[in-house]
Amino acid sequence: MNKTECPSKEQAIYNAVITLFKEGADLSNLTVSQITAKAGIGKGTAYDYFSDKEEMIAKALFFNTAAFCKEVYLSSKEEQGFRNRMMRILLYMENAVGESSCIFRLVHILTDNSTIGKRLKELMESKPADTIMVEDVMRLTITEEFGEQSVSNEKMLYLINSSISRILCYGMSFSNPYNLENCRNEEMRRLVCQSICREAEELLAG
Amino acid sequence: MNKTECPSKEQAIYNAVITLFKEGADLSNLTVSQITAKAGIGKGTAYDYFSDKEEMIAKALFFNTAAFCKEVYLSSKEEQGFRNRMMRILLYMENAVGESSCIFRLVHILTDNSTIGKRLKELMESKPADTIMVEDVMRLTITEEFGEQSVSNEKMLYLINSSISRILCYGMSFSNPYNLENCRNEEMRRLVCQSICREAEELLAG
Amino acid sequence: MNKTECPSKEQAIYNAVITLFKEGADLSNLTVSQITAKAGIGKGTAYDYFSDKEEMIAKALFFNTAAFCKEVYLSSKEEQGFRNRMMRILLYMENAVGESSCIFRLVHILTDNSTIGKRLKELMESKPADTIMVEDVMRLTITEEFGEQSVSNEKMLYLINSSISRILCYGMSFSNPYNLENCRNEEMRRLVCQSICREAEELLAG
Amino acid sequence: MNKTECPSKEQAIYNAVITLFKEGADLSNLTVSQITAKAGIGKGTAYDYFSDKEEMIAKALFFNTAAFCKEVYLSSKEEQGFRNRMMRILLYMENAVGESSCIFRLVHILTDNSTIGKRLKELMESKPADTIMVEDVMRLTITEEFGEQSVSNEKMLYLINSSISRILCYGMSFSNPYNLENCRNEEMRRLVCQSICREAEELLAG
DNA sequence: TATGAATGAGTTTTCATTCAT
DNA sequence: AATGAATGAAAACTCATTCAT
Repeated sequence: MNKTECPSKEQAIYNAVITLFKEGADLSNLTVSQITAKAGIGKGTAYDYFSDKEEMIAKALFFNTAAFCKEVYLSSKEEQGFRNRMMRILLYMENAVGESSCIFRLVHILTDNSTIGKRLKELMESKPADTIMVEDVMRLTITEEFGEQSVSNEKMLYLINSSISRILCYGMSFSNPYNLENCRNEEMRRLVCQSICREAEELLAG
Repeated sequence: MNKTECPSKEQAIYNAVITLFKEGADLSNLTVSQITAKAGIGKGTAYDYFSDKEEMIAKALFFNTAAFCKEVYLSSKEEQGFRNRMMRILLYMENAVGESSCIFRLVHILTDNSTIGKRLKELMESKPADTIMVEDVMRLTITEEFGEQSVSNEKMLYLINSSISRILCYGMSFSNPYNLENCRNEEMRRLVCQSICREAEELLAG
Repeated sequence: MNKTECPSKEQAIYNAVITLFKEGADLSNLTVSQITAKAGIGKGTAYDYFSDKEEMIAKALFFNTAAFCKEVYLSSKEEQGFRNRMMRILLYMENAVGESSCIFRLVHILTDNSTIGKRLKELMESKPADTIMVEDVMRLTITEEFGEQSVSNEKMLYLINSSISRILCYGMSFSNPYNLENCRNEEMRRLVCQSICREAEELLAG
Repeated sequence: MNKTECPSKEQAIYNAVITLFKEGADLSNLTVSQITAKAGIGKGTAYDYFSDKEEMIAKALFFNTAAFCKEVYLSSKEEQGFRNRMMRILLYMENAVGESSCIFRLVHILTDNSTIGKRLKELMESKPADTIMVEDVMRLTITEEFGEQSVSNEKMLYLINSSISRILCYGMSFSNPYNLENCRNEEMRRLVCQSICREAEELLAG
């Protein structure tokens, strides 16, 4: 009876894309052969479930990110207070970046003019209300902790983007040609957390 | 004055790549035909100057970014004091993001496992000492204004990455599927500037 | 009354092919999916009754044409005299051509070197004696009206082909790139009828 | 200096298609690999000259037919009088049918709803004024021999189509499942010629 | 018996790269 | 030195056919 939560072939494609990505593949040069081989299904089968290669990759990123974000959000609710919840979120996201998470990649693809990016935008624009994406995690946490009326739309969006930008900042450090080997991750993480939390408290509680 | 190190054919390729990018092309799907057509040279000629397509694109991004960064750096020196210089830098970079600057794209490509990204990393690792890249702008500005010994390596790197993350934050707002239409850019910009400058002053002057 | 020789599934396939053809499909690019979807049966079921796709299409054309020819022949017998019977036949065939009849298509496929054409030839060569095809309609009508010995084999074949060529002639006018808009169908039809009947009477009655 | 009349690669493709057809290939199932292999050029080269496979085949048929028709027309001018010219034309066309000429095939493809057919129609609709196709041979011969005002548009079109239908009639006899082995071609040819010439004379000179 | 999900061989098409001119 | 015609390897995608259910 576990077929209901694992529609088999679609999920196999998603898993294959995510696995290939984590193995270091360049998503914009992935081939259908690679994907279906990794998924363990025939090439033609993929086309029974997706209209083209871009849809396979875009949906894989979308659903993988959505699943991760839901997990992060639910986890954050176990904590009390905004600062603690934010800490939990940041730690979760940092770990994800560390393992080449799709969240990081998704943001990139959304901005690179690629076909995959266009497909992703379509998916995000038509996503169901109960799907939680990166921005929703921040938005929900903020409104749950500070109340819905406590902040202007502009400040809210600034906070959301500012928080997400810290994740990118951290992720960048792995590919930065200026080596960061002397920079302990803990110190970096402490500074990022400190900065984002204070900013949120000032803008929202003040 | 031996500009022969950078003859016109190479430069034509660089300009073509940058132009195509600003016209909305997906850099990872650019073709050699597109590049040489835009550059106004023969396809074969490109191979007299570059070993392959990836080198054309990687070098175009590298030199375009280096030129822009030098300009930003020199411009920032016209200002007095860290805060004023940083303001000048941020304004410059924000403008660049607004025009789909390669700086923004370069950061993405460095993290997408692509062949172009690998080439870019090689270029950055072996770059001449007098080439100023994104990080160098921040590093030089900080050391010139606060003195070389005034800050730990960790804090320095944190500041560099943190500053660059603000650029990404601003850029993200253009492609964010959650509409930012109600969020005025000025307000966003003010918050970004305020945040980065205060952070720098606290860490370095304090 | 054992209609089991032609069970409903086979007939469904035949009807599907004919319907698709009348809807404007290119018979040599029809897919099994299209056929079985239109027939309302499963794809695998089709292979319980036919050995391959070509057989489905060839048999559909064959039986459809045979049914039509039988109808035409029986109808012509209601008339008295060769000229009247021929008129009836021509009118019938012209109508059929107007609705994209398979008779027209059948002639094409027989001459295009396609696999479907090869199958059709096999079917026609081994057809049961009581199956009436295009040529039989003419042959029977001629012998019934003029008597069996009244005409040489060559003249008979000439008349058969000549008659059929009028149908093609009329059909061609629909797809002729040289516009026929000024040419009224009635005038064309009158000329065709006149010509074929006089020719037959001259050769056979004379 | 003979490069001007043989633009090499395009012509090689045309020749390959025609050769394959004469060798018995089904034009609607021809592959690009077959065509380029027969043409002795690389597969990619074909796409430098044609936008897709259908264009290759449609243009091959079009230009082959145009060349043949020009030849037929010029040859017919060597004869004196309508009947003699028509005889020459019929003989030419019959020979062409005998060698599986594209003329025969072209008429078929124009009526089979295929993509190749659609392309052919486009080519014929936009053909240059000096290109002589099948219909033009008949039209020119008739007007040159009888004068332009001597016949209504309807009668002209009837004559053109009627004549062409005889060619099809003759061609059909090769694939007719009712064997024509007892029917001498000469007798058939005589009857066809007789019929078409008398019809033309009656309608035009009368 | 009937099905349609799964397959992979076979097709079209693209494009980085070469090389004769 | 410069070119762009030619190439063919590699990719996306299709669809006839099979077979487990």
